[in-house]
Amino acid sequence: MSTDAHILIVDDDRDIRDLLSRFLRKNGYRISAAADGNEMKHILETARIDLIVLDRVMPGSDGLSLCRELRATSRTPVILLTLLGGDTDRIIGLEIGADDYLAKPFNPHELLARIKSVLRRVSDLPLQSSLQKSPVLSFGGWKLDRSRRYLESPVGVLVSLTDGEFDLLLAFAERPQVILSREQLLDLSRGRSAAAFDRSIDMQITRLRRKIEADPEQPEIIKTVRNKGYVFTSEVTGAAE
Amino acid sequence: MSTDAHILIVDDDRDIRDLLSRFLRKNGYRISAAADGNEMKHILETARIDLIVLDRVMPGSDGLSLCRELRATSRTPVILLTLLGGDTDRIIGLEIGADDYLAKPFNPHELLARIKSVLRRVSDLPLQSSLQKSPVLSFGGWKLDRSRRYLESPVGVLVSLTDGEFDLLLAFAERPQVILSREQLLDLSRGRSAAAFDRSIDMQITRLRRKIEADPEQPEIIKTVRNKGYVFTSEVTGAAE
DNA sequence: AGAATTTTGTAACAGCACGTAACATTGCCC
DNA sequence: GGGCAATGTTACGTGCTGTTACAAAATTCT
Repeated sequence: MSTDAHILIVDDDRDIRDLLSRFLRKNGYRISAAADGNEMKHILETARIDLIVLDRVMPGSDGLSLCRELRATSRTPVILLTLLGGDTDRIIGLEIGADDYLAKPFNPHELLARIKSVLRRVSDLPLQSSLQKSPVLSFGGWKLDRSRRYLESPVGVLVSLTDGEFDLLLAFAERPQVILSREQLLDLSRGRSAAAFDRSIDMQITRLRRKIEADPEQPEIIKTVRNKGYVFTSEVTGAAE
Repeated sequence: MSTDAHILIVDDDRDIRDLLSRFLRKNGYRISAAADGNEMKHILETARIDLIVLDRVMPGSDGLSLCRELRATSRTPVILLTLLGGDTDRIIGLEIGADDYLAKPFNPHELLARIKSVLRRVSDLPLQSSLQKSPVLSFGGWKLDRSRRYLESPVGVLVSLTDGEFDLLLAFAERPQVILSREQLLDLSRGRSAAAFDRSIDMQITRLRRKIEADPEQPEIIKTVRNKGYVFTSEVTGAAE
């Protein structure tokens, strides 16, 4: 799990450091904190850090420059915290190479979500390697053509999938037997992270099941795993034919 | 890299000119500066400028008119600096044809981000180098003659394209398999940047598809990528025959 | 077991992106 | 100036996606 990752918080404000440290520790992360660029560098030299949460404004060294420096030397992911929520800042942040960006004041849960998302993006999800390059994936008679982006049913009829349905199905078919959370699916199929009460994946699953399951009420291919997400249970081969 | 681009700063305030010059030089750009419209024109005639940072208010010649003039003669991108941050200004700025817009006072880093963004939009577009000089581009039987500006169909009929259609098709054919946003296409084919609710590219695509797609409702050559833009999906060769 | 709570399925609706017809505008030629 | 061709704008239809609300199912609590 991504829990167990080591996060470094860099902020000159002691209260924020403490608050975030406690909050993130409670959520299963190992935490270090630094008050400025020097401390940060010191910690980076002595510990293996998986992600850095960096305040943009700090007396002495500015978060942006630190971030730029970091980017030059390592590829440890960075989430930048900044005061104003202007678009401009976002642009700058991402320009500089931050992996994500959060405007203060923010909800700690939001930070948590971003952290998860960034770590997930970085560490990447298992992908059955034999399926990596084959242009056509087959499962239970179905054929999913990656390059042409269509799905052929067992009896040879082309089933029209919307882009979103196709992307979701592909995310599954590339990772058979792996339980994928809604968050992971959102990330894989839409490239975004979940908002609160986000049910979009549920809906997309429903729609997909209507097209590929013999009985959408008793799904055989994409099964629900309560409290976890969904699994693609068919065996998948990269066979061309 | 876009670093190494040559930027012209036009502002009547010496301090600002110097500040920006130093700052941008430090970030790897070649800089020229002008105090008014005349100096600007002089420099434009003697050097190859990649981007202009233009102050809106200047004694003598107003930045807006200068910008409008510029647009009439060249497609060098312009970032406009203005005092008030009103929406109105933004709209005016972009209508006039500025590529971006920044309200004073601004953070130099912000300007840097905009500059990078504009330059990227304009020049960083991948262009399949082998196609760069060949006078005739071939794809799926079609032949696009760059120098004579005509298109020949697979059966050898000349298809008459308007200038705009030709420019758009060329922008695509030089970058096969690359997803191009409407903004990029506008820039590549018309040399201007998008206004709000700009659908002109959509229309031009529709018109182009009518001329080159077998079935304009099921386009095979120029495909739509939802939320992103369009892609030219045919393979392109620079071969003459 | 039955009640309360959580989680999932899904209908209904809202919003946006895209295609495109029809109209407006622009620039050009006679 | 009037007519024309090219291009841009507006308006509307369509399809896809996400949100909300509620029903159904699974789980936990008593």
